[in-house]
Amino acid sequence: MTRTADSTSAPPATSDGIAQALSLAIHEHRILPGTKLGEDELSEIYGVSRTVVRAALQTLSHIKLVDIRRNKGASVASPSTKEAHEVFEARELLEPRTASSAAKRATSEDIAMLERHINDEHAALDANDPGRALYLSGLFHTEIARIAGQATIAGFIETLIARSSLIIALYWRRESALCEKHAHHALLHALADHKEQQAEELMRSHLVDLHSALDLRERNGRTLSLKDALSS
Amino acid sequence: MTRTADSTSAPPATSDGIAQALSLAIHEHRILPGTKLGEDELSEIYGVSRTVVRAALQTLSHIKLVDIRRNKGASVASPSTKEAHEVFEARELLEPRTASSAAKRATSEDIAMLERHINDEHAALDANDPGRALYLSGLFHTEIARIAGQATIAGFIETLIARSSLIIALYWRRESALCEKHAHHALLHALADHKEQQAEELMRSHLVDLHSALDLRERNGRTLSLKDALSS
DNA sequence: GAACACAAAGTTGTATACAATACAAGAGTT
DNA sequence: AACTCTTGTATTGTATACAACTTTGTGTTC
Repeated sequence: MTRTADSTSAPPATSDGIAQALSLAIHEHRILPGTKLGEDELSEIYGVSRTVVRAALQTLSHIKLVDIRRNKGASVASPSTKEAHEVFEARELLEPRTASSAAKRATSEDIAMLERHINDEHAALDANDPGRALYLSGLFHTEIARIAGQATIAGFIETLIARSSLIIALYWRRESALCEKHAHHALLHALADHKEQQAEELMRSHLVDLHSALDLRERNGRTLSLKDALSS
Repeated sequence: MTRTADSTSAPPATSDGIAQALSLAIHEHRILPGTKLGEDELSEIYGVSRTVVRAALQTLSHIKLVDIRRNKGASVASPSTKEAHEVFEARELLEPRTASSAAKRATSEDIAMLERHINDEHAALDANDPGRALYLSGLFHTEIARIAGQATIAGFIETLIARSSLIIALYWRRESALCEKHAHHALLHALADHKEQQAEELMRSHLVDLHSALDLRERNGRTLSLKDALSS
C-alpha cells in the first residue's frame, strides 16, 4: 500500500488534488448526496484560499458530482430517478462495446491489474469497508475502458461511474453485492481469453443487473436526499 | 469605456456567457486552434476581472475546447490525429443509436425546428459565412440528440461536436460541404417518418463520410496549427 | 560571432478585501 | 396569534493586490 492509510492526512494543496480527494470521498459514500460543501469550510480543511476551492468545486460540478447554484453555493448532487435511468442507459450503450474492444487488446499486465483490483475489492469487503469496495468496483469498469484504448469514451464512462456512485447511495435496494463478484470474475476471464463477444454480453447483462437492482419508483429522490442531509 | 458594440452584440458579463461567446467563436472558426487566450486580454475585452475569465476558461477546458497548462495559460486546443479518430469513433458509437431514438420520439415541432436549422445553414452558406454554416450544421446534430430525450448522452454528443469543430479546422480536406446537405435532408425525412432503422443507418453513414473526409495522416497536427497561428 | 548568464518585463497562480445576495430572527402592526 | 417588514448574519461573487514562474532581451565571456 503505497499511500493509503490516511483519510485526509496527505493534504493536496492543489485544485486538482482537492477535487480528487472530494471525488474519492463521494465515491466511498463518506459524503452523501445533498451535503452542503461550503467554501470557507473546505478552504480551512485543506489550508488554501477559497479561490482554489472554488476551482475544485467547479471541476466537480462539470462531471455532475456536485451541484452549484448561483448565490447558493455547492452541494453534493442528488440525481433524480430520471437522471438515474439516463446514466445507466448511457452505460448500457457505451460499456458493452468498450468491453469488447478491451477483450481484443488486453495484455497480460492488464489482466493482472484487473485481478489485483478484484482482490482489493474483496479485501475491502472483508474489512467491512463497503464504501471502498464500491469505489474499487467502479475502478474496475474505468480500467476496462482504459484498456480499450479510447480515451474519449473512457472519460465519459468515468463520469458515468462517478454519477452511478451517487445513484447507488440514493436508490440502492438489495443488500447483496455478491452478484458483482461473479460478474466481475466472469468478465475478467472473458477479457483474458480475448472472447470479445462474450465480454460484450457479460458487460451488458451485468449493467442490466445493476440497473434493475435500483429502486427507481416515482417518489422523487429529493425527499430522500433531504432526509440524508438532515441526518448529518 | 471602450465597450465596443462589436461582433457579438450583447456583452455577456458573466462567466457562462463568456464561455459561450468563446465557444461560439471557436465553432465558427473565428478563433483557430492554437490561438493564445490571455487572461488580461479577455478580461479587458469583456470588461470583467480575470477571476471570471479564468472560470470561463476552466469551463472550456473541461470540454477540451481549450488547453490549460500550468503557468503557461490557455489556448485553443488543437487535437492530435489520434484524438480526432477517437472523437469520430465515439460519435459513430453514440449518434446512430440516438438518431434512432429521435426518430421514435420526434414531434412535428421538432421536425419544424430541424427544418429551420437546415434553412439557416443554407442561408449562411449563401451569405458566404461558412463558419456559421458549420456551427449550424453541428447544432443539427445536438438538436437530434436532444429530441432523443437522453440529456446525458446529448451532453456527451455536444462536447464531441465541439471538438469536431476543432478537428475540422485542422484536418478538413474537401471543399464541398454538399454531401452534408443531402445527408441532413435525408435524415430529416427519416426522422419525420419515424423510420428508426433508416435514421440510424443514415446517421452512421453520414458520420463515416465526415470521418473519411478528414486528412489524418501521420504528420501530427501541431505544426499545421502553428502555421495557422502565424497567419493571423 | 556564438553561447551562456543574467536581468527585466509580462503572465499566471493565489490570497485577501470588498460588494451583493440569501437566509434567519425579531420587532412591530393588524 | 399571524403576518410582514426590517435588520443582522453568513455565504457567495467579484475585483484587486501580491507572489511565483516563464519568457525575452541584453550584455559579457570565450
